Amino acid sequence: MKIATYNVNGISARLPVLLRWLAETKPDIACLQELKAPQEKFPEQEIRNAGYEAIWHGQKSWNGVAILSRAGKPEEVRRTLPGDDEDTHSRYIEATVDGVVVGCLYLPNGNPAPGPKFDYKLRWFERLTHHAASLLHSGKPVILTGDYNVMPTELDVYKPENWVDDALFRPEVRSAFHTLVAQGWTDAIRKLHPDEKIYTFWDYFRNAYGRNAGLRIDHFLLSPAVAGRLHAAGVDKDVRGWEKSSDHAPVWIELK
DNA sequence: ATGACGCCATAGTGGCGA
Repeated sequence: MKIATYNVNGISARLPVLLRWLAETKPDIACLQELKAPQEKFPEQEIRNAGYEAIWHGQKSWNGVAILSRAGKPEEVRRTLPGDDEDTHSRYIEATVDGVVVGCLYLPNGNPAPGPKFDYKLRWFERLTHHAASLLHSGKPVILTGDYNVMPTELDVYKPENWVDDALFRPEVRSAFHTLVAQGWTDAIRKLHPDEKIYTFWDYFRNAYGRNAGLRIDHFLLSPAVAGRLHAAGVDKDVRGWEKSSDHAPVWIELK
């Protein structure tokens, strides 16, 4: 079973690239972030024609997450992260697919830091960590994947010294990620590729992709029941070089 | 510091997000 995550940065603008990527790589499950479209503007028919059933949580202008599946419609568990009824951002959706619980998330960017947006990021991280603990406690096979907006270590940044004060790399955020993983999750990419420079995002600015000035911020966290089935993991880096690409590349894992 | 995108408002550019 192949599961992928892709921050599309606008599903309307990205639809041709998204459909081509789905056709070429055929993930069984695809988690999407940054739809940047209201609920009714999700291209359900085009996705269906591509062979996928989907659930999604849209929002006008910003955020928005979706789970696509080729093996029957994802069975929705929740479409908000618990812990704050006032939170209006569409940043989390969770479903059961093929016996696996899949949480698709778009963690806040948090810039500028410090400030209210950074505070929101840290609060969101705490809520995620709390929810993740209950998922682990369930003993079910769980995959938490998406855009975490965190580079976990210096290996995950093309030039770490430039990023130490950024909301994606500040000590509080790296610490929050570490605390989450330490609950018992497996960072799939790092499990299989512990020493490689692997990036999932390249800025649109200054030819970042051409210079490989990238960041690893899209992650797969696997519960113990899934981690034992991990067979392969990688990044569809070439997709980032396509015309009208997102600033992220798709990331994927294969389970036995 | 700059900048590239996609989004929206009320438009024919500018602001925001990241």
